[in-house]
Amino acid sequence: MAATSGTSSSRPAKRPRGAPAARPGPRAKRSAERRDAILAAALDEFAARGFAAARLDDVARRAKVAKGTIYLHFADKEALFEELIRIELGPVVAALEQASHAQLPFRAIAAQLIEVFVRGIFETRRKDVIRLVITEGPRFPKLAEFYYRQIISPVMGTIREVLKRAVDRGELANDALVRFPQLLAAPGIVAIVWNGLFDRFEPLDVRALLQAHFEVLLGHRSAS
Amino acid sequence: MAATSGTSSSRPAKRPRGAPAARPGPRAKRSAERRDAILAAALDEFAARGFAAARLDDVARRAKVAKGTIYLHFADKEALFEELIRIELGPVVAALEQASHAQLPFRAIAAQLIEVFVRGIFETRRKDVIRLVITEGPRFPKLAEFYYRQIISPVMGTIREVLKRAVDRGELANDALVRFPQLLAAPGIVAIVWNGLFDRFEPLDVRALLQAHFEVLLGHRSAS
Amino acid sequence: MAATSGTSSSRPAKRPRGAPAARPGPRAKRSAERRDAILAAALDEFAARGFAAARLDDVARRAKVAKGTIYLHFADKEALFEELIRIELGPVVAALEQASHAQLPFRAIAAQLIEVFVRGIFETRRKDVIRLVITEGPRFPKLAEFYYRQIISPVMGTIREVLKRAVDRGELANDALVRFPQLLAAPGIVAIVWNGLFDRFEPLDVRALLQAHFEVLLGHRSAS
Amino acid sequence: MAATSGTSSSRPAKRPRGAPAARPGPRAKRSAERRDAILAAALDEFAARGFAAARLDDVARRAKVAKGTIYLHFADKEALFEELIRIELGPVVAALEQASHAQLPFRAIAAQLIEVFVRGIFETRRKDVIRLVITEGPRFPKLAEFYYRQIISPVMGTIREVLKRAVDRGELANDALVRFPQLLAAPGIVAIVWNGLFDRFEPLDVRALLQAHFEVLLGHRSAS
DNA sequence: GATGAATGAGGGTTCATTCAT
DNA sequence: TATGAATGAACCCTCATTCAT
Repeated sequence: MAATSGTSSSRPAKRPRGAPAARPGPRAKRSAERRDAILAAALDEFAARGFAAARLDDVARRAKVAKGTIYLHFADKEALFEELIRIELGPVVAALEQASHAQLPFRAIAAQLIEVFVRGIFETRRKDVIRLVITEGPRFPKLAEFYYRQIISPVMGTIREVLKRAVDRGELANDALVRFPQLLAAPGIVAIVWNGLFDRFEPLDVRALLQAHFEVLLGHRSAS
Repeated sequence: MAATSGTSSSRPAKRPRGAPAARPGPRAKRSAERRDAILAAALDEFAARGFAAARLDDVARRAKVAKGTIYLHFADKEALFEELIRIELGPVVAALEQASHAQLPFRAIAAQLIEVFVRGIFETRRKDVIRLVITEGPRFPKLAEFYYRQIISPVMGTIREVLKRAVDRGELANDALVRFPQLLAAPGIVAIVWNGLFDRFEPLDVRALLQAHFEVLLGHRSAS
Repeated sequence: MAATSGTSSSRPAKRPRGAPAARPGPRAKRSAERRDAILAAALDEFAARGFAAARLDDVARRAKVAKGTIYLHFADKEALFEELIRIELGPVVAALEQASHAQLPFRAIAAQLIEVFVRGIFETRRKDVIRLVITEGPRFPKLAEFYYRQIISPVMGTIREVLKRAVDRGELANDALVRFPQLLAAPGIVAIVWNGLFDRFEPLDVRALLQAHFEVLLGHRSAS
Repeated sequence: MAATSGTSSSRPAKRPRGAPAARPGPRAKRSAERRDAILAAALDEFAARGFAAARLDDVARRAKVAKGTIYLHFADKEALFEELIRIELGPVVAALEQASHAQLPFRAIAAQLIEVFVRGIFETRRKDVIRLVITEGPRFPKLAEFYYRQIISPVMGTIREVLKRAVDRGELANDALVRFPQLLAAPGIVAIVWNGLFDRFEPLDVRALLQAHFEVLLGHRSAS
């Protein structure tokens, strides 16, 4: 649940007196736990109601912390929100890159991507984080920028490499995906959007969706 | 912009005396214009700030109308929002269905779908409406339901038919799309999402994206 | 319902052109009917919700008149309210005075007073008018003054006379009532108040209450 | 002014940890003081303008408290109003009952009742509270019910006993009062109503009024 | 550090009043 | 005259943020 430190940045810089950053005393540990609890609670509330409608009161209650405590860790509601996204999304990149780097046939990479997405994102609260980026991003330019530079851009670069290799090897007939790596990710995005809107009417089997997607990409012909 | 009547429903029923609806007097016409101005202004504000953060004060100002006037036409902020979606999205279905019904080779249908999407949605405020559905839908179950039943479900039905025919004719090698018509629409969704988040960093050529998409679907092999 | 003319005063003085006040043409008649309908509707609404919470919209709807029409007859909400009280209460005085003037034994007068109160007030909307004076009077000095001068004061004068005669004749043992005629009326007031507050818990038989009251005043001793 | 705790009920339950209620720390004390200030201010405003027309803004200003503070103590305007009545009226019952229980001759009880009413109600803000019940009660069924069950009903019971004893002892010639204890209280009600409406035109000597009332009840004959 | 009572600006909604038709 | 759509001031209530303890 919510990394303890990470790219932290909004905490009004501290470091008591002497002590060269020693490992956290019990005091600092409690504090970090609180911070994490707040982040976790915030994710729940933001995911459930959206940024504007979420109440810090509820976040505090859910985190079992006083309302004022939130302000000891985050400058304001907006900072809390942005920090939340930052922290939760760091690991995703790593995972995706790893899945892509392997020198495997594209089929195998596809299988790995599916796993990473389904297990590492869709069945996780990271799904909610991504939904929040989609949902609130337009109103948070800084957030969108962070997301683009830290995640979208590098991931797209990596994927492009992978796709290029696949095209070169003849595993992919068309270089459309190299020009538009978004096409590779599109079903994942759609799955998250669908999940938030229509799952009660018509549940979506994400894994099957992604598998179908790769079948198309790989030009499989279906058993007739 | 904004249909004048349409599926209208939230206006407190009128029409007291006899007279079989007559054509709108100048009074009713002004009223309808105001209503439309409010809807247009509301779309702008909701799109710019999101439902929760949008202020009816701003909507009124933008529509050049007093704040109270909004309440002559809509029960409350939420009704205004839902009505907005309803009215703006009605015509989309018609257009999409028409594009799909034609008994044309899949390539031609694809070309038409691209046109309808690019010209009829993406270069229109309907793009914003759809983004609003994506963004606010999770918090508006009624809205999501309306959207699913009135748009998603019928459109998916139609598309499925089209795809089935294409598979039968051998234009599509794989029936994955028949099972998951979402795959056909995914790039459109992604384009709208991307547009709202990352266009300032890396603009996306929607038409090209969709063309690339259909190339992949049709199994084209790129000139090497 | 609601006297047609009476002490009218708030109507922005009119009288078309020539015509020496002739008897009302059909035009003026319609107008007067509307005015009365408004007054009747206003009484209902004011009685049900109180002055502040009553909505002129509802008054108009109940009177089957447009909202603007109210302003053709009354300067504003307050004027409507005050006029209402004035008009409805005029006749009461007359009735009470008549009942008191008769040169009858006090017992008989008492019987008449009971009848006038029960039939002429309590079983009438005049009960609501009086309740309105009690409830809204403190916030309407002008109204209280009118009520005091036009009703309370003269009625108390008359009653005092009656009581004095009764004392002189030995029908009443004590002159307390002459000093405080309020004591004579108190049960009537209490009946109206009780009726508005507690009738659903414990209904009050007004006639019996008033009879009991006069028994006490007349010094009857109850059958043991 | 305004009891500090009492039947309090609208404050969102508190007291998280252990500690058996301890006596209020300075924090809780300030809070309770604020609450009382709000109640006192609210009484003033409600009494002056009526429930509907009173503005919480003014209540806050008068209580020297921020507007939001009101909502820390009361759920909404209505709750504030009802709580106000509840708290102010609790003690009245006790006083009245005590005055009635004593095994004294009716004359003496009457004298006590006069004192309790004049000193304990009429010269107090409780007079305003009772006027508010009379004034707003019809629009607040819950309030009227509370008032009936907690005050009217028990007080009437007690009084009935007292009166019955007086009749049995031959102090009262007529049992009318036993059947209608309202007759005993009527002049008190009338005094409050009169006070709110007509005191500027004709002040009323309450004590004298009540004394006259009891003279009549006791069948005194006035010195001729 | 932690708390949570207090603050007060802000925004949705109502409704008396106006006025063009 | 009558209408009722339009106006906009007013007011209740919420909630992010502060700060004394």
